[in-house]
Amino acid sequence: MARGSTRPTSRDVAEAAGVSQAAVSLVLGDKWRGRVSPATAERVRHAAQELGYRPNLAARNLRLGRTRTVLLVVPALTTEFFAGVYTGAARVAAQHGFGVVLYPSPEGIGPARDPFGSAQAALDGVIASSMAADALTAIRGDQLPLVMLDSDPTGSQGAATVNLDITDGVRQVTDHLLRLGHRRFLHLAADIPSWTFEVRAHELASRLRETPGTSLRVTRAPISFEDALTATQTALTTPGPRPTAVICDDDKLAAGAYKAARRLGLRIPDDISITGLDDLALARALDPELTTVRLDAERFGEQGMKALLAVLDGRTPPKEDIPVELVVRGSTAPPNA
Amino acid sequence: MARGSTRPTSRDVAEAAGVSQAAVSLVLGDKWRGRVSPATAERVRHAAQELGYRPNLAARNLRLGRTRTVLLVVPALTTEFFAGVYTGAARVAAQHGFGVVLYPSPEGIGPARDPFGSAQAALDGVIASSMAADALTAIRGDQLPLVMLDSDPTGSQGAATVNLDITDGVRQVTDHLLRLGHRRFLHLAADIPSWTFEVRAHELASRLRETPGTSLRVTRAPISFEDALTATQTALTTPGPRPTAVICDDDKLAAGAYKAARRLGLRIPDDISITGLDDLALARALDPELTTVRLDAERFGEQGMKALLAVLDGRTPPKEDIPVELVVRGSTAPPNA
DNA sequence: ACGCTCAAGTGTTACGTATAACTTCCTCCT
DNA sequence: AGGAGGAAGTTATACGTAACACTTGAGCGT
Repeated sequence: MARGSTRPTSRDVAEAAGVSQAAVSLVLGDKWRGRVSPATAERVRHAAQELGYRPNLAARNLRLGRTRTVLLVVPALTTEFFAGVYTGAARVAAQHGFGVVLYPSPEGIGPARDPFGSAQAALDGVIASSMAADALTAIRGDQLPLVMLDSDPTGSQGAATVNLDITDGVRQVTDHLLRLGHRRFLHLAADIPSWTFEVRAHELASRLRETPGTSLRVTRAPISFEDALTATQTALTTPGPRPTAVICDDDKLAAGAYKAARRLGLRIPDDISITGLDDLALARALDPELTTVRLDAERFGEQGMKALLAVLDGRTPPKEDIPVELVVRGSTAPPNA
Repeated sequence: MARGSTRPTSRDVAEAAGVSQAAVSLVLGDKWRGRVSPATAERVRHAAQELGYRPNLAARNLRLGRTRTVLLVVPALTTEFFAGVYTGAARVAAQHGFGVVLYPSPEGIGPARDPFGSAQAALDGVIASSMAADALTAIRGDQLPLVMLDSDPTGSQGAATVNLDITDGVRQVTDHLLRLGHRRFLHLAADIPSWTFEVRAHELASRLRETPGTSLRVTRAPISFEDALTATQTALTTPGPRPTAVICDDDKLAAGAYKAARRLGLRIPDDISITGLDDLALARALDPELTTVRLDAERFGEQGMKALLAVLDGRTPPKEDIPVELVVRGSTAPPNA
């Protein structure tokens, strides 16, 4: 090694290849056609290979004024859902020469604080999921292009939004249970201030209001087995006719509802039907397997990244909700007389 | 994007405050004591606030030759385990002014490819989990300080390693089942080439070899419910005396084993005991709750980051395995006659 | 033989920051 | 009175890269 300890720079490569630094930049930047002879280009590439040259990203980013890196802000990674979102986003990003940096919001779903202190990388844009207004304004303060996932399209202050068609998912679940004959429902709602959960509550309530002879109880719990268990147990033992179906805001809550039902001696689905939302792997680990709504997390991430790329290009991002699919399994059946 | 007004630089702040750019750098870098008057410092801070100044990370990184950012390479984020590792690592990092960037290896546990193309951020170091040799050498080729998680301490080519005391965990599980009276075991092993799983197989086998009158069957499956189910079903219906206990390499596999047992009409734990390893939330969602080994993911991440900080400081990283804890729940009981 | 074009490069600069080295003014000690 | 020394700054520079503007020489048509 000529330089010894420090990392080789493009100048070192230039010296080794007997050309100027500018030539190295042209060749390695793949903009050399018609500017450098093929033989010289090959010599440069060989020298770079030989020295183990890797461009200094900090210098490149400074020179270009962009990083080709975007931030994906997600709630705490306690389920595989956001892993799928990342996978989809990263795939699309890679096709366009972008990288994706993950920032799991420390406080779970809800307000996120200072994603930039934590991810020191300079960023070209942000994809943010289920975040509250304060984090949104913190990000907007930086003038960064922003795409919001599963957020109120009318309340995002002009930021592009990409949403799953949760409304349709709730409709499908509700219709499925109504068709089976259920009339008395319990909604086990996630106790988290986020638009995506408000949509669930709103759609379910209005759907049942339209259907005569139905009743709806609502209970709230943070997304954890224990909290879901106690909330469900309390709600099911409240005086009055017991609900025959529990509609849960997500699969994890549904797992808690399973335990509550078992503790009360209720059989699933004979005595009580339970539905989830997400279609996590967990849904098939439960016994009986959970009827739920499949969300295409990867496609969600893909659309989010595509929308951000559109914003970065000055184009108008496509605006269409991502379809979801009801998956009927063993946890739902007609109510027994 | 119409980036009409460019972001303010330290020079803009200097102009607004009526000082030189150097003074701004001193004040905002908190190195102004004895170099700038308190009144001027306040004026600079106010101007920065007013303009919404944020330092250009690319420029700072170039100037300083370091980024205070490290990469955490994890397998696909399909369980909350590595979320905990990240949380622990990020907490320690933040205390030292570092940020952590997450890189979920696209191919799951096993060889990872080119973490640097994806995370364009320039990096000061890497914490890598359960990776194969080729990715390791790719990283080492960049001469980056490296800490390996749960990897062979003797085979990491001098990289620091931080490990969970998996050997002790397996020993505790085995002893627990032996004490209950079990003698015929099935090991449901993860079909993934990783040191952490080799350790499990080795310790279990040698432990039982030491104990007369015991027998061990081994079956392998990728970490998914379906694969675990079919593998377990096959193994339990093989001719010969049926095992009375299934020791699984992790909780997810255990969930598959539950389904296999149920499909064969076996009751848990009366007809067959099952154990896991991880203590995921899933363990308490299963019915009956799973006896498993609790791994302290956050502490794991903390130790990993501490080790990396030690390497970056030129110190020798502490070398101690992180203790694990057997959690006995309802899935294990004495074998019935 | 002349100017023209084109291939194949090179010289130079700027991106925004942190800091070493320098300057200027003022106070205080002897 | 005459520096010594400190407070309060400023000036200048380098980090490594990409790209614009320029140079040089050869080929070529007329």
